Amino acid sequence: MTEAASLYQSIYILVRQIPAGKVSSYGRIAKIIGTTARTVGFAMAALPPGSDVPWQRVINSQGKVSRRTDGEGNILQQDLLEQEGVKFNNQGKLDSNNYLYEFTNKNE
DNA sequence: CGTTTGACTGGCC
DNA sequence: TGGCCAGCCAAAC
Repeated sequence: MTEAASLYQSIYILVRQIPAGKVSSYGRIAKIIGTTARTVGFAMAALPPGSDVPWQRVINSQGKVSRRTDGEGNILQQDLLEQEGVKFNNQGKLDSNNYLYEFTNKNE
């Protein structure tokens, strides 16, 4: 395993810590790991389908679902979040900032 | 090894 | 409020 892969693993581990009904932003995760939001987005893009990583709970700082190069995956993402209890308003943004999940370092 | 691109972000107008 | 630009890092060419 290369060091870059380890970085990706760190991202995936954090994303897995997000409970259902909660979401987080790329920048937030990136800051914790020590990288940038672009890298987090890249890690999500490199995420294989069927993985145990709830990538749908990761959105941008605008509180909206990011648009993917793939196509309509963004619509599926919003749908999955709504099934978990995350509500969106007419603008496609989070209905409330209460959905944001704060990563608490219990094992410091 | 230099360039381009991308599921981002913040500042500026 | 919203569009545009620059900065950031990693992968693909």
